Amino acid sequence: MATKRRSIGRRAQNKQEIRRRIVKAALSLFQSKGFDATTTKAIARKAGIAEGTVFNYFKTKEDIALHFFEQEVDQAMAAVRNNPRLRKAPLEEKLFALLNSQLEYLAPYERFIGAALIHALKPASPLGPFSHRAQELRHRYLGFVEELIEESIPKRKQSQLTFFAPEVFWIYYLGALLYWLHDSSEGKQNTTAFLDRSLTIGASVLRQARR
Amino acid sequence: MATKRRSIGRRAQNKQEIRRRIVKAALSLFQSKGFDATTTKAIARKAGIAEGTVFNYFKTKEDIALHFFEQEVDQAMAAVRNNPRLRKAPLEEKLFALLNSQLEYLAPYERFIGAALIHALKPASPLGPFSHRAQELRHRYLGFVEELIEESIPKRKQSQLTFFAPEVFWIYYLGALLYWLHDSSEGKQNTTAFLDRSLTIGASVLRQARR
DNA sequence: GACACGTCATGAGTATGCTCATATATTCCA
DNA sequence: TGGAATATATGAGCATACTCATGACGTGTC
Repeated sequence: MATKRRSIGRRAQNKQEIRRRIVKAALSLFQSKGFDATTTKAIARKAGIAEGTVFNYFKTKEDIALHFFEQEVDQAMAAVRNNPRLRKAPLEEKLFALLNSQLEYLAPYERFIGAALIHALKPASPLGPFSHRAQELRHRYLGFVEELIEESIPKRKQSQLTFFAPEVFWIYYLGALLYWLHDSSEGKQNTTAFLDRSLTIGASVLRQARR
Repeated sequence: MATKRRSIGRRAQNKQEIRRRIVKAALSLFQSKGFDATTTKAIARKAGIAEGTVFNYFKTKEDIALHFFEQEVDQAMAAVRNNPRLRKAPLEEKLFALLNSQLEYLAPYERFIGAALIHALKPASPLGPFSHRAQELRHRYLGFVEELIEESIPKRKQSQLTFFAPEVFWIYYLGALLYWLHDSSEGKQNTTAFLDRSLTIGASVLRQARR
């Protein structure tokens, strides 16, 4: 009986545990060796499982990285939503807070982001096998940005421009990441300045374009 | 003597010829099968050489694709320079012509661009081995864009904003490519409309920001 | 408790980008 | 012209992301 009770859900428990161990091992290796230099064999070894098992949980090595970015995006959206000071702030401040939150989260992993990010987050091409999950993440992110824009600029005041805005912002986000990755100024202050300046301009264009 | 004369420069001749054959074979395969599905073995076979030889000419498979983009960028810059009608046109028209020229060149190879482009052109990360050549291409391209901006907006009238402009344009270019790749409208007219609209705004921001 | 069923870990195997020691072709020089 | 020196082609071999047939193990039923 006791044995039976203990064994209930053992499989599910184990699955969760293994998944957790893979992610933990992978992130640690990505951070210390970079993405490319981390082999799936090493991930498996560090997680204490067979190499094949990794692929029972993640379709590809990049998929593990994608899981990381899902957490990153979720965390950033929550940070903006849960900050009451931002509730009535202008659009550019909200977006600035969003991006800042993302970059802070990414900072400790800078080393592997350059290699993995763009591959993992780019809009799906018919060639790539990772399209669905990445597309979904992108969709969720863009939906959030759209909400933020609508909060600041009521629908009836929007121009045709606002239709494009989330797409443009997605590209801008990629650009900001690239900028950040190559920013060697102290504390990445150049990036901060760049974000500040460009978001101000962007938001003002959106506002002025209303008709 | 005759033999000797014939053999002079034979090596150099052969080198050029083989290089040409590799590029030709690779492009044809990229176009028909896509980038990922094209193996280096197949490229070598189609070019009539051993697999190892490919790597005597190009450091990596992606490097072959990069060569293609070099041609693409060179061709587009020349197209803008050699068009007398553009000599005195406003900035946005020059940039529009530049991008249009690039997209036209890329059109027949759309299938493999999604897979290869971003990898090949992104700014170097310390991890990537392709940094130097890609960086150089990017540099040349940005220098050209800077020239175009200076032609339209004299140095003394520029704001701090114009300092960022080429970097921003580079990101914008990547974005435009992504947009184009996923544009299923007839004749890619959505992309054309997008370029037109966004460049107009961009140029006007640059002009207004002068101080 | 034992048996049947389904799920999941396993690791040898596969495909492929790339390397490297060797063979071959070309050039140079006497 | 012949032979040394150099450049280049070659393909077997390596590393590694990913697959798949197999067996071990958890789960539900009697």
